[in-house]
Amino acid sequence: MVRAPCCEKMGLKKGPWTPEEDQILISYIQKYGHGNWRALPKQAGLLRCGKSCRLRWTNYLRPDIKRGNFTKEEEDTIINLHEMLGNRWSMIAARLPGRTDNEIKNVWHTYLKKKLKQNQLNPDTKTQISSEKSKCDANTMRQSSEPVMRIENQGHTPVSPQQSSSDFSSGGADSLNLDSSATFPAIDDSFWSDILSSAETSDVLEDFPAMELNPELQFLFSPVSATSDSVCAFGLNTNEDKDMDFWYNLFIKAGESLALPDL
DNA sequence: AAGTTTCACAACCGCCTAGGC
DNA sequence: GGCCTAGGCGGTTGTGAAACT
Repeated sequence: MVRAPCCEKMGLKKGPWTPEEDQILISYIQKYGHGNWRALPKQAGLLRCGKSCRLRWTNYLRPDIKRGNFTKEEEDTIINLHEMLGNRWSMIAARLPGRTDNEIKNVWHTYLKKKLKQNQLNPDTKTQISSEKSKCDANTMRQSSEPVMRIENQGHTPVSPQQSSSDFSSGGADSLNLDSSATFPAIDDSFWSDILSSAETSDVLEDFPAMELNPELQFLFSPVSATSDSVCAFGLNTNEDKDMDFWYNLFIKAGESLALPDL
């Protein structure tokens, strides 16, 4: 890929935005929208690159951005989601209306990480996090209005012929919401044996003739929820397309016979 | 009061992916 | 299928403010 010349070489400005520049950008977007970020600065009369304009707008100027300190609830939500999702700031931000991924990333690195560390060193102060964490427990999720079941593709690669990749990547945890009354089976030996025996009677193996039905591969398909004993969230620990396709289809087939919640 | 260190956060950088051609 | 671009993402840096010595 050919990298675009940097801003400085193009005679474009870098560094902090001035109030005047902000005003120009806001006015332009309010009037014309932001269909093409690359063309925007030229049309708006800004000596900035499109990327800089986009970041300034999405991280700072957007009207729906919530300014000010994070509430206790927001902090706890970030901690819980980070435990489940890792450094996927955009996915975390998607569940915190008005907060940007950049803001969440900053607050994590400057404050929450330390807070969490302190709590781990001092168990007496851990109660709040533990109690918040329990909100993500499988049993709670079963009754929650926002169940968190999802199939997560850590390799950001399409995993299913039936379902487009955008269903996984763009919506994140929100993309596969289920009926809140859905129930989830426990992940234990019988769960895996049921999955595998179900696969033997399905056509999944015909679609993936090169794939061995090896129970040891179940590590590729593991729970990433706050608790590890229930199928309320999955992570697929592989970047191999064939692995992901295989396990996705296997799960779908098994889901049919095991009456798992619809995906 | 002055110098130094730490903190917070805006902004940038480089990589990746989707989509158009 | 390959090339290219735009946009998105996470990691990192730069800088001003606050705290500390």
